[in-house]
Amino acid sequence: MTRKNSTDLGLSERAQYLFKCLVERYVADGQPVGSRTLARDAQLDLSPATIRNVMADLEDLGLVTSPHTSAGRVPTVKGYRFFVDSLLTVQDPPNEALDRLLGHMEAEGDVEGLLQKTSAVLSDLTKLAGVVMVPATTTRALRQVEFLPLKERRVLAIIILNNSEVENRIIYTDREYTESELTQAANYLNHAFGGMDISQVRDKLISEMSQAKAELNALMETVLEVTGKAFADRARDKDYVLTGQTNLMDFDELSNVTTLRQLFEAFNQKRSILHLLDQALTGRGVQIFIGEESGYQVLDDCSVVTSPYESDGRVLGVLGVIGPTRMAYDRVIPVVDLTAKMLGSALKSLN
Amino acid sequence: MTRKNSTDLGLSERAQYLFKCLVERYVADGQPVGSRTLARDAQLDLSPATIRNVMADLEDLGLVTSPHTSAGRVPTVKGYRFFVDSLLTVQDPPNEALDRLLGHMEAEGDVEGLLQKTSAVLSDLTKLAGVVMVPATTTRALRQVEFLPLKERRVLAIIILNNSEVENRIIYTDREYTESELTQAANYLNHAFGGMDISQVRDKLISEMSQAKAELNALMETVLEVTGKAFADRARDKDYVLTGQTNLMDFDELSNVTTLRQLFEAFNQKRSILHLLDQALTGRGVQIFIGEESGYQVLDDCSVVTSPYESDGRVLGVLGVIGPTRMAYDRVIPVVDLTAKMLGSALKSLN
DNA sequence: TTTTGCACTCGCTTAGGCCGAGTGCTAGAT
DNA sequence: ATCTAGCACTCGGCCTAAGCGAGTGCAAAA
Repeated sequence: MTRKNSTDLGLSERAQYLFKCLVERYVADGQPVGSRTLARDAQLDLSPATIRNVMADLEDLGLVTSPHTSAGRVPTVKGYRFFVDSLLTVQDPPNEALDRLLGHMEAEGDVEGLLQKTSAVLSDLTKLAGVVMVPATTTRALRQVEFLPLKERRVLAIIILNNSEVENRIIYTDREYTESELTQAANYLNHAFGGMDISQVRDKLISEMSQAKAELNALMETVLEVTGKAFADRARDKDYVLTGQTNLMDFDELSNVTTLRQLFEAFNQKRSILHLLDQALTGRGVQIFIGEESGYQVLDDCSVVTSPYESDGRVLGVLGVIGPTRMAYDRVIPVVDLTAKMLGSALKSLN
Repeated sequence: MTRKNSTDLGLSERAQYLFKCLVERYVADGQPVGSRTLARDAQLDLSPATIRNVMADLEDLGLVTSPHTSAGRVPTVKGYRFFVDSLLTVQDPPNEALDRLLGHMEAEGDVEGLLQKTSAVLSDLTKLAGVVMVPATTTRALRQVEFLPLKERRVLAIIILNNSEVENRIIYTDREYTESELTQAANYLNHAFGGMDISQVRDKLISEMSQAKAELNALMETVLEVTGKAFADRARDKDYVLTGQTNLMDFDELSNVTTLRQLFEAFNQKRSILHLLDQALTGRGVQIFIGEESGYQVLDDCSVVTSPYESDGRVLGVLGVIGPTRMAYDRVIPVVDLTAKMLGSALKSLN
């Protein structure tokens, strides 16, 4: 019998196939897989003893371990890595299901709702936790500004960006402004800066200021102060929508209450998760962080499958799912992939 | 020795006192309380046997039960009810802590942030889950309307209410409107209805329509269609802010994963919780739902302590905490009470 | 009315025993 | 050179029994 070496690890075809069977079996029912079971599963007409030899090799390579002396084998992180990198055959989900979803998603009228829906779709389809990072609106063209005086030296600034994004900010000013002062300020801004990217507005405003220092009047002062504050690039704090956390409670590997608690607290804190998503933002296509690979201890028993989503060739954000390392990668990966594409196109049609 | 009967249940002073000790003890360490323990705790120089007799009486009255034959006693729901209604001596929390909190809360600039903070304060102080229902803005005076045309027959309506509340709605229209059409419509609305309560706007608009049917022109058509949709009283869906859910994971009585999961799913669904909060909305002052009293099965092992909050004598919403029935009511109640008052005053100062 | 004493109940823990699944190794078969 | 069969061994899970400890209820004494 000829032994074909393939890929990096000097593993025979047969060993690879057996390993693949092992992972699939383990993913399916969460029990360590023994030699007899695997012999039956693989349909290769080999005796358990032979399988045992192969499994010993796999163990030497660090792809599997046994939790204790006389249990079956379980894939290690390295094993999962090898599995998803080289062995995986993804199965596309049924088409009708997808169409139905796309329909749902396109029915959403605003971005907020769309993200919510997308996240729900992810967790629904995978029975894991779905996460969608809010799109980083890279272009932020100023469309219109409106100022409204409130009580006690506060001003409500309404800033309309791009097509339909609205931001409201309350500004605390140094003195009381009249309604007409504010209207003038808004008019001036709309004329001078309408259509310009928001990041440029501030710079331009300041340079304009110093240039025309002589004609500096109360109005300009207003404009500068008010808009300076309104446009303060308050680092557009990233955020995400997370759904289906409760799905994670069903997995025994996470059922330990303290593990679970830490995980949920990480979700609330958002910090770590956002960092992780940020990393995924730079890559292309579906990315997978298995167990410790994520670098965050709370996610040690979890895997994260992500994909950036884009519209008009511009990457807007990342979405994905979070679940236990033992997840059905072959089903999850295409779901994440396609959802990202669908979100991209849904976003495009929203603008 | 004279036996003073007090309140409804014919219970001697001593029995009441012992019961109170029992509840406090049980709340403190979650173990069924036995006669010996209680004898030591109560400092009454009574032998455990005497205590046992009293406990037997308490059991007959349905205030306590033993989880099994030879365990100590545990308060029943009825027992907790009696405890909070008749026996409870609430302890005001330390003043400096409160002041610090009020400071924090007043630092919040917008309503959204304030609610978030308030909820955080609640869960922080009680180590339970804090919940704050968003204020029902009862008066909704129309201050200003703005229409912006978007692509594909959509119009962005920006509606400013009261002082600083802004609502954005995307409206799907039957035909394309020009910018000037929309501006005119907005101008008309602002003049005709500015300052009016939003609920009246629609009615007035329709009656105005039929009255002046003759002069019906394109503009009015626009106004009616657009505003009709924008003001559609889409039952202002109530909502709440919930924090510190993870605190609930620490309690053994909820540590059962499926119980926990159901609870968290109820939190996500929001429906049941909102119903419950609605009930609390009508009452005055702190209200307590113990165990099954709430009427929602997921909350069977939980108690909910709520208080409506108000500003200028008008009830705006409810806040409270959710925790296991075994909670330190004496500490929790004043916290909820005071937080409600603080939120009320903070909201007032925000307008 | 309170206390003492006593028998009894029951949950929890520990230890032992057995079963089953699985392993590694060696010797024999192909 | 491979594969298989056989065998001794390991170890977790489950069941059972025993003992302990906390607590009870009751009856009789103080």
